[in-house]
Amino acid sequence: MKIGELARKTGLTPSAIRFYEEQGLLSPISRTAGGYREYASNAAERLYMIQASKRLGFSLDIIRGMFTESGQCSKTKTLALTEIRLREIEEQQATLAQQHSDLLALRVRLKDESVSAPCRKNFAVN
Amino acid sequence: MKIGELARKTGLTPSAIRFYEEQGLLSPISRTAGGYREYASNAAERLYMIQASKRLGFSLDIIRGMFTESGQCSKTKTLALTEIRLREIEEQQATLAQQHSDLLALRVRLKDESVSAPCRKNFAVN
DNA sequence: AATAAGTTTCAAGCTAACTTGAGAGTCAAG
DNA sequence: CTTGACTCTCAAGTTAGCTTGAAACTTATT
Repeated sequence: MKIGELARKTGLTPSAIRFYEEQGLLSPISRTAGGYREYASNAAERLYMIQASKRLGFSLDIIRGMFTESGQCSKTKTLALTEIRLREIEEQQATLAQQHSDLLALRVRLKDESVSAPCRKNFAVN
Repeated sequence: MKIGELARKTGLTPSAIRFYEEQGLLSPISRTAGGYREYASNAAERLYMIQASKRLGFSLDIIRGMFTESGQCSKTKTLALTEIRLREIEEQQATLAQQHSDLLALRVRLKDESVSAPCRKNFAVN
């Protein structure tokens, strides 16, 4: 399977696939005489897993860390990275919740007609 | 007040202040004979408001939109941008909540000793 | 003056995940 | 053997919010 077909199967572009290769996320199984990349049939599965990981918020650097040196996806490594990602999400959730409540308060102050103070004064939340 | 003093007062660096100027967020009131920026005493307040806005998740581009052409912070514009930011946060919260629950499910599958399936299979969440 | 500290402008670098473009080579079909 | 569709590599561009560095100039103090 050449890169174009793999791209069609996975919904990625050929350049994205080449980029992943450069990042150490997957390699073609060989090259044709003319230098074209040849992919094994399981390459698409690998790309699906990468796409799923991205949807979970993992960066390519982190995704690379899910594989062993032999190129297999490691349950142990993945589990550890999953824990880290869970904590990261919880931090972001806390930040967003704080911003949300501060914005609600700001909105109230801005809407308050009686307050003719300069706009910037309304930001004195923090 | 010169840039160094303003930087000390606000906790920003001189280069950040120059960058904000380039982005149209604040201007020095004048220049000295030698070309040094001179800031009005309320410049610090403007920078505090910018910093507070950033903590609320507003980008510099958006913050610029809070000011009128005359350079005053507009309640109306700010209110409108606040609404938009609130919706944006809610979207991000939904994304994070989804990722969090998918990761919890993934963790369960990875921990399940009985599943000896290849690691990638566990990602078939989506 | 001389010196040190502060300031000026301009260009380039940083991260992330690719995309775009140039110029050239390959492959399959007719 | 020619055309058209693919593919190759390599370099540079994209966004955001600055930082870093170079080379030169200003200001205040001694």
